Amino acid sequence: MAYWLMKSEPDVFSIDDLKKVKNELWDGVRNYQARNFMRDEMKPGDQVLFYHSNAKPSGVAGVAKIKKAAVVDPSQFDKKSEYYDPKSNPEDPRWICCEVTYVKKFKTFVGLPELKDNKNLDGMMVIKKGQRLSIQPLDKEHFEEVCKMGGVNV
DNA sequence: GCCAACGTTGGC
DNA sequence: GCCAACGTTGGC
Repeated sequence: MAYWLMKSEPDVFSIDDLKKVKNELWDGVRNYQARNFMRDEMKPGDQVLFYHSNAKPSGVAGVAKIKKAAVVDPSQFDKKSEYYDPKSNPEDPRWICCEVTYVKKFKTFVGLPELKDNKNLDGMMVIKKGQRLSIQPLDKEHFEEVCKMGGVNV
């Protein structure tokens, strides 16, 4: 079992939105590193910290899990989509995504400053300066520590 | 709104 | 293949 942190701007799609719809296709990711994680390393059942980025405040809002991994991203072939990629070949799709399922919203929102203050989270990717990757691998210990901070037992 | 960090593009 | 220019992310 692997652990991930996935970023979403809450103005666009928040943990509450995920709770409402239960499952969501994580399409529109146009970064090769993030794609490779979804294509090669994610497995159904993997656990996810749902991170609110570009938010007031930014931080971890809850827990989700992977429902399906390595799904061909349909938006790359949709001419009306803002994620349309004319250079992607349907015979060999360039962009791969995954589907996530709602698990739990944190009792206590865990803001970025609190993540940075917690010595047990040293080395966690999201607290490093300039870390823009929207899908990040996570240590089990870090996942569990953040859940504890959020008041949730997983 | 600013700007640092970093990914991508394209000229050469 | 290098690297400058440009675009985007995301914290503040």
